[in-house]
Amino acid sequence: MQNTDIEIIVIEDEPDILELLEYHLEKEGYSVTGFLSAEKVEQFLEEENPALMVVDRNLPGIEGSEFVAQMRELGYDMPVMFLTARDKESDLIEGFNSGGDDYMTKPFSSKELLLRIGALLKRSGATSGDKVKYRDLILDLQKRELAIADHCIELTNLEFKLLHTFVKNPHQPLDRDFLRDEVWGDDSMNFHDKTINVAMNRLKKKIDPEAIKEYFAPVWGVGYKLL
Amino acid sequence: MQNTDIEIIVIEDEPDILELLEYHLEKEGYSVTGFLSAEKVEQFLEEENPALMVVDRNLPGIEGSEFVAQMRELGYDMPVMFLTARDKESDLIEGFNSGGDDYMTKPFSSKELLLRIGALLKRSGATSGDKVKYRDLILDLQKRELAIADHCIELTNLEFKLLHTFVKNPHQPLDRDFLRDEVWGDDSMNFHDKTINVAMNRLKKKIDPEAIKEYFAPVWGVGYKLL
DNA sequence: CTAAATGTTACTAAAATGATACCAACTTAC
DNA sequence: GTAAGTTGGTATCATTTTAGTAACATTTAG
Repeated sequence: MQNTDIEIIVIEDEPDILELLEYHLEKEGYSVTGFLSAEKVEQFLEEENPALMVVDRNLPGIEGSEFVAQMRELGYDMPVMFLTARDKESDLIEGFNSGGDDYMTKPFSSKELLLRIGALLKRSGATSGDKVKYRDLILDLQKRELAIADHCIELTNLEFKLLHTFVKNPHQPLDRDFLRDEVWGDDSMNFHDKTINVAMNRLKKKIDPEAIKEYFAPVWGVGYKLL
Repeated sequence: MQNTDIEIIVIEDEPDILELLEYHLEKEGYSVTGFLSAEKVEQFLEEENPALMVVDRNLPGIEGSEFVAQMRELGYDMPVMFLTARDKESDLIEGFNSGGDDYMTKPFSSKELLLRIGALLKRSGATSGDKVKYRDLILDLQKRELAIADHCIELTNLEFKLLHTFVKNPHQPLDRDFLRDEVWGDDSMNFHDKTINVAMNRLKKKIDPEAIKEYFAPVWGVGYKLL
């Protein structure tokens, strides 16, 4: 397993179950941080950026779905797996409406939990190693390679990151600020106007030299989008 | 519901269940296409681009998870919800490994199905969060797109902002000062008399070139209103 | 140290927006 | 009702803003 460096938070007030969860998840290679209550989690989130949260509904102090709703309100967007004894339909509705992505009821099958967590991570793009596809583009994130219709294209580091952010958000206009943050990072200052344009042009020329495939479209006054 | 134009495919060999699924999904506003076998689905996918597939495991001809694996191999990446009577752990493993995103066993709660499908769509970005509607106009604030009766119309930034303020305040006369503040911003000086007129005209011409829909009416001495 | 990658700059092209002129429509006063 | 005055409609031109591109400069990696 190469799931190390994938960080998962588990919030569960029963120590036995928490331990069990930690055991199974760590066996799968995830890096797990357990909490017995939601109290310290927010503080933790300010420093770390976990790929997923497993949260119990019955927590001391705050109700699990309420906590998740708060986190969503604050902008945290990682997948959330609810794990709880509450199996009434109204509970389910609350769970999903608060921003949860999946819901399992105790007693749970650990194998199923791992499968579902795997699916959520794959969908949220946290699972590296996998390939990302868009039309005839296949990005191999591990090898940092791009294949277009079975042909390998060499991309530079910057170009790869750039294309990756687009493939992660297809059909959506990505504005220059977003791209700057995502690709160049927050620490980039003195950012020149045309840097993005130039990078985009070099990328476009590499993946579609004849300009016949129409992968990208500029969005005037905003940025670019992958069609 | 504003789930129109979200397309869902259902593959289910029992006609009764298929009909039930179609009923519930359509009631939620999704645009549903049902199949009794996987045969014609691949052909369908070449033309349409559904946001999600619901697939039964026991299909005539091909096993459901095998079919999904094939589709994944071909590069189709939409979320897949398995819906099946098979509840053995090995079935679950097969389902998720083939590229499924969620797995429900029959008999199923339709409410839960809808909740889970909603979560999958949200995560996959198909439910583009903010849409504003007025008559046959649908403004997608995220994509900065305007759709009129399933036709996409290109709008400039100014036109989009302008239309947006009208859709936010329908049936209401918006005076020039208000529009100036809202659309052009406070910093606009040297504001020419006819600037708003010209902008309005360009907008009207774009969204209704034949001038048959009567979206706007001038309010003499005040401004305009969206009827 | 060299070569590739990335950033900067200057220039061109294109798109969006603003200004203006002129005409049409509406309002009001007589 | 009609004419004068005011406001909206519209075509056209001008300006401004933004994107594309090539050439050059700087940084980074090997």
